[in-house]
This record gives sequence, structure tokens and C-alpha cells, in this order.
Amino acid sequence: MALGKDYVKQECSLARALEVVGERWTLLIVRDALYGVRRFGHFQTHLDIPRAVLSARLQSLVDTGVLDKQGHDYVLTGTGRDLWPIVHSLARWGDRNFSDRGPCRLFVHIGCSEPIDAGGACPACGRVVPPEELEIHPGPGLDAARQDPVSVALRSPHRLLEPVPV
Amino acid sequence: MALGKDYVKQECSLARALEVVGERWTLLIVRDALYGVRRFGHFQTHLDIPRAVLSARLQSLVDTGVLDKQGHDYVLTGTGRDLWPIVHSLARWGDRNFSDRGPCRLFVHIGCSEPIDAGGACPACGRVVPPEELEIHPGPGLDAARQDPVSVALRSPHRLLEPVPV
DNA sequence: CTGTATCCTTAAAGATACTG
DNA sequence: CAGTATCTTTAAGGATACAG
Repeated sequence: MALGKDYVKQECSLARALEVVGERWTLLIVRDALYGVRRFGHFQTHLDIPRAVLSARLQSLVDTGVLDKQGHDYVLTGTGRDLWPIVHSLARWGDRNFSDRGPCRLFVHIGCSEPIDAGGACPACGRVVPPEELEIHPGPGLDAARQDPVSVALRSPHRLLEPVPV
Repeated sequence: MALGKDYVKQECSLARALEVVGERWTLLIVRDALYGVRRFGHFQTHLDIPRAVLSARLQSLVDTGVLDKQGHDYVLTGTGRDLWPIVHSLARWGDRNFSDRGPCRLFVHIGCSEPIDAGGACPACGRVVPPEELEIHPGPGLDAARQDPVSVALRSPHRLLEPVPV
């Protein structure tokens, strides 16, 4: 993010985190990765991001240890997967405050068949559920007349292996 | 953030949230506000941000309903206070993954005298504790030789009413 | 003290074409 | 398919001065 000399000195945890995931596009890339996207071209199709920018972001995420590059696949590390509750909470915050129709998508813990809460935890089992144990369903925030390409294309996020037409 | 035309169409909750708080500086400003900062000059001193940029960010946060301008004070709305667990989780993520000495600051629920967990909840009472009920203590991630100006200047974040020398 | 306005410099975004 | 390279435009950062 290049916040500049002063933030490093400030010894602020939040600033340090934002140096890693605070740049434009970065958290959207991480979200896609949490949904199971691994390939350059699939990120590109989904996000409609300039290739040069995507290249730089992926490189940076590899450098900081959020992604690991395995052949042509970018796969989340533990550090990266650890971002899931944050990504989820932020999306829910967006829903609560800037959507007049509620969430665009609903996440159901496959094991318990319960929708997870705003913090990403399953009310039934109490755990923060990682994305690979979730089913995605279209929510009321989506245009009802339109099918949701994401939730239609897959039930579990980790079946999102092909680029989905948006 | 001006992510561009496509994100709005994408009906993505996360993208919408990032349009509001995803720009550079914005989340740092929100964090300061959560710590009790309200005045233009205090944000400016703390963050060492150009006045023009700070002015634009504050205006934008007021426009989106994260802050409310009351006279010369910028005070968090419910929407803004609602960002606390997210800001806290992100900072903890930064600590866990990018600090070799642990968190820079520790947050203790005043009522229960218990440090809150990574999600911002108090282990004793189970609630997600809002910042005004927290005491800040310097953590091991801080340079031990240096006093932490934030935790020295105040015990509760909401006593951070004066600009603190950094 | 709280901003706005100006000017300059740098960096990032976007579009497009090209290579392994 | 997975990127690089180049070019243009736009936005942001930093310094400074000025007004309410």
C-alpha cells in the first residue's frame, strides 16, 4: 500500500495488515481465492481487472505469504485462509448497511445445515466455519429476475473452478 | 474507491463495503474514530495525512453515513461503530502473521477485566465488546524501550481526546 | 483551529498489444 | 493460457499558502 514511512514506525497492527491486503483489488482477489479460484485467467475474468494489476497483486500476495504459487495455481496459505472471517464480516457489514434488500448471498454450514452468523460462526456447532465447508445460496439482495452466476454455478465455493460468466 | 463500473453491477457485498472503507487511509481514520478521535486536527496529527486527503476522506465517510458531522466533531454513526469487530480482527490478523513479538496492544473488557479474543468478544461475558468499554494496554509487539503514546495517554480509548505525540 | 486552494511530483489504473 | 511491455490518463501524495 506504500502508506509511507510513518506507518511502519507507528507500530500499528492495522496499518501493517493494510500494507498487505489494503490495496485496491487485493481483498477481492483474496475473496475469490477463498471461493476456490486459483488460476490467473479466472481471477481476471471474474474481477475484470487489468492483467498487469492482477499480476502485481498476485505477486505481492505471494511475497507476503498470503498465497502460495504451485505451478500455475495460486493457493491460499494458512495466513490467507485466516482472512475468511474478516472478509465475511466486511461483506455482511456491506449488506447490513448498503443493501436495501438484504444479503446477496447466504452461507450455510454443510455439516449442520445452518446459515452462519455475521462473524462467520455456525450457530449450531459454534465454530467459525472455513469456506470449504460452506454452501452458497443466492440471497434476497440479488436481483430476483436474474440468476446468480456464482451460486448457480456451484453449491460449495470450492467448486468454483471455472470462470463464471458475469 | 472508484473500483469502476463493473463492481456495482457485480452485486457483491464485499465490493460495496470496499467502496466505502476500502480506500487508502479510510480504515485508519475509522480506527482513530473508534479510539475516540473526533477533530480534524487530531486525525491529522495522528495519521500524518495531507490535509486535503483527510478532508476528502472525512467528507466521504460523512456522505456514506459512517461518520456524522456535529459542529466541528466527526462522530461515528451506528454503521461506523459496527466496523469495530472488523477493524479489530484485521489488526489481530496483522499481529498474528506479521509481528514477531505479538500484538502491539492488548484490549481488556473493563467490566469483566478479561482480554477480548480475536473476534472482539469477551471470553467472560461472551459479548462483542464495543471500544468504549475497553482499556488499552501496551502489548509485547511494541518496542519495549519506547513508551506507547496511545496506551500511555489513555486507558480507555474514549479518553483519546487530545492529539498524542507520535 | 478548520478547513480550501494551488502547484508539483509520483504512483497506480486502464487499455491495448505483444511474447513464451 | 499466463503473463510482460508500453502508453495514456487519472488519482493520490506532499508542500505551501491562504481564508473563515
